[in-house]
Amino acid sequence: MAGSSVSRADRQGQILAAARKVFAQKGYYRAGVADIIKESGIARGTFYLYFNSKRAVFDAVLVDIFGRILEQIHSVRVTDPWDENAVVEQVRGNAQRLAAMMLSDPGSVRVLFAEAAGLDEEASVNLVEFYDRLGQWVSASLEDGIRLGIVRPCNALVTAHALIGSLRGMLWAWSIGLVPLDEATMVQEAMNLVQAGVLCRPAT
Amino acid sequence: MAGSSVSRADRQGQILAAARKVFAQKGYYRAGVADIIKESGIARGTFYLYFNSKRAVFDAVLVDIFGRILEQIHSVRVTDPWDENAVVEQVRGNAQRLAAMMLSDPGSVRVLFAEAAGLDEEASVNLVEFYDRLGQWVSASLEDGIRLGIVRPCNALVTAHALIGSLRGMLWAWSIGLVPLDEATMVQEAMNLVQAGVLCRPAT
Amino acid sequence: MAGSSVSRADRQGQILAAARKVFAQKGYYRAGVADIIKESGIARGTFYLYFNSKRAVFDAVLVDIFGRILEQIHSVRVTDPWDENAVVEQVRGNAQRLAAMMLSDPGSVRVLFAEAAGLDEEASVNLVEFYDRLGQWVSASLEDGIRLGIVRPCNALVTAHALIGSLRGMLWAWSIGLVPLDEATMVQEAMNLVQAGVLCRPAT
Amino acid sequence: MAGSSVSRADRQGQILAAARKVFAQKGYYRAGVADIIKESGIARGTFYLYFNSKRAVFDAVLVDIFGRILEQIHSVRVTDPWDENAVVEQVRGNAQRLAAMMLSDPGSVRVLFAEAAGLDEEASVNLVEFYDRLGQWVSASLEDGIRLGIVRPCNALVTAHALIGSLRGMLWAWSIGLVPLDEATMVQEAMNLVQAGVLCRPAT
DNA sequence: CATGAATGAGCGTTCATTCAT
DNA sequence: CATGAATGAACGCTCATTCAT
Repeated sequence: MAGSSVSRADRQGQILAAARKVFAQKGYYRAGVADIIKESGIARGTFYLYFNSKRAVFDAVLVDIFGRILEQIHSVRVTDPWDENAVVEQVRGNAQRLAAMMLSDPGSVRVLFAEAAGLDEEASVNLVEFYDRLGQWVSASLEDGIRLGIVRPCNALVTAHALIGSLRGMLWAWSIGLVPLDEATMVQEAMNLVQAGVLCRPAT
Repeated sequence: MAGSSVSRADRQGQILAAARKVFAQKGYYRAGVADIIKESGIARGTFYLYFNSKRAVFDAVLVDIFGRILEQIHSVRVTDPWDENAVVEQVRGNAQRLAAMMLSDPGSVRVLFAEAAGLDEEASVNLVEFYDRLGQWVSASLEDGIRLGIVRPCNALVTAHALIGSLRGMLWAWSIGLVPLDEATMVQEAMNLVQAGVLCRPAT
Repeated sequence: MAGSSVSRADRQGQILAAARKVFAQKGYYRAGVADIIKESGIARGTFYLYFNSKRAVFDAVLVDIFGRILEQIHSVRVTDPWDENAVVEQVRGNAQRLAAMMLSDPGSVRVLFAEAAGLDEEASVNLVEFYDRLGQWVSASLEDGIRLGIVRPCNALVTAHALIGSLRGMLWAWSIGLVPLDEATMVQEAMNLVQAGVLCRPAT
Repeated sequence: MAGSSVSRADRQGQILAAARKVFAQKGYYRAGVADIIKESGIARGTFYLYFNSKRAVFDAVLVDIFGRILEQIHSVRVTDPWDENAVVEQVRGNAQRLAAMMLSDPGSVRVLFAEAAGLDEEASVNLVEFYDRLGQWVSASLEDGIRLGIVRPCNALVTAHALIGSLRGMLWAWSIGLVPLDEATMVQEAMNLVQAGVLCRPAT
């Protein structure tokens, strides 16, 4: 009814938030529906009013996280006589938004990097699709850059997954406490890697 | 000893091999003790004679993989007036051995990257420890390099995890079929990233 | 009353009709209140305004079917010097009306023969009562017949249930598709059984 | 092992017996696996060591009952110049064995007549198959009899189900307490029905 | 040492019923 | 009267672990 105190979407959101927290803490398999409903403060049956199954909530959690990530990534626009600084700044902007989002939401990081794996092949389809899309997008961007002479020639798809992996590496290490990390540091080190690799320039 | 037809260590190894195979195929949670004993050809009770629990075998599998990985990584030795080519070649050697091992053992890759996560905090202690050790080692190497002027100044620990992550990114994408990968490509792209990052040299 | 657009009895009837359909299709246990309200086009809560429980509707469905069956069965009236043809014709009339009703309403047959069973003792009280009443009535009729010399002496109650069972047997086999059946055939075979049994008359 | 105190078959039998009792008391749907294991005195998991599912035990119970029933029914052998008494005696033998078995095992009767129905179409396949087989067999016997002039011409299949139904009617009424029944009475009334129907001979 | 039958806590899911609106 | 979101006991089933042989 119009006068119900809690709307359907709100309840869904409430359960989703509880699920995100529980999955982040325990992972998909160790988390039980019991944990989610306890965290939500709802009854067992109510859960199934809003989600068809445990996997359905998990998928919803993943999709939600994916969406928020993809929102942070903007295409890099290049002027005709291209300006290195402008390009670098746009890439830095992507890194900055991603870092800000991730570092402020450790739960999502844990779900995304630690928990989504290990499901049966069919169940992790969402995850694989996400990384496929992301990899394709980064790869296409790299190829544009190569064509324009901004990016050095390379195997774009492999390099794309290496770059994505380097971000994952930093965030994952941070999420399990191996490394302290703040937005500025993450952005700076990522940009350094992108711009210069690790080694010093050879003298010549 | 004392005339037993199969030594204790051999039986352990037999079970370990079966477990590695099973965990690689199904992941920790979807794999059952039933699968492992079927693959081993031993009885249920026998399994518990050699391992205290399902988690114990999994830990042993992880430790085994970790050991084989760490064997591939050699410290970089630097001559006094240091020779860039010598350094790069030693790093390339590490990358090459790692790539060869990983690409020839997709099972270990799956266990390592996809299945080790999602365990309870205490259970994943091995995994965390491994990445911690690996991160520390890479970080220390970077710091040595910085001191010698080989490596550009950076936050060594964060950069270490970024580098490790970039390798994981390539291997993971390969292991789930998002990207074709061979040893030469992986080594080349990894080295390029290390040496030059992604962007072209600025014109100066 | 008082201007309500739909009377209480009508609503009850509407739900009852829906329930009959649903129970016929799915049986008592596999049918859910959800099915009944969907078929009725009413809300969940409304259902409980007209029936106290799922069992209550089922009982009502049974009572309704019982009533329609009992309506078809007329007492056999016997003239003083009794006329065999008249008696047989009246029995045949009962059989005919029953057959016509049953064969035109397979849903009721399913509910009656297949679904009513398996309930707890207390729940099936209606069913037992019905068969008790029916058995008593047939038995009393047989005893009248015996007294008049129309019916051969026998254990009337046992024979009554055997006769009822023979009709149930035909209808049940038909309802699950084991046998094709039309009104004429059913009546004829039932009457033959009543009049002559199965075997040929001995020669003498 | 050879020395286990309880053989696999015995355990199966123990569970089967418990299940038969529970299904007889409560019916398929109201009976729970919990009831069966309580009656068996075994643990939950043990049940699933011997039967794959609740339905599997139920099917096994049905098959067991069917087998014991079919054992009681012998084909009627007819001599060339046929002897009415010999035929009747053989039919009576079948009736007697059936009656003895059924009346000594009320649980089976309840399962068979009251509980087997109401399952989903596919689940009751066993039951339908059984009645189909039984009907076919009786029908074929009737047709043999008709050819030989022993049985009066009739729709054999319909009559077969009517005869089976008459036995079911007596037994069902007995099993729920509507009628007292002993072996002699049941056999006598069944034979009377078969031999002479219900009505007295017309005067002619 | 080796075995495998037995265990039971725990899982994800269903559904008849209630009650605040 | 009518609604439908909320409830929670109960269900069938799994599986890591134990222990008598």
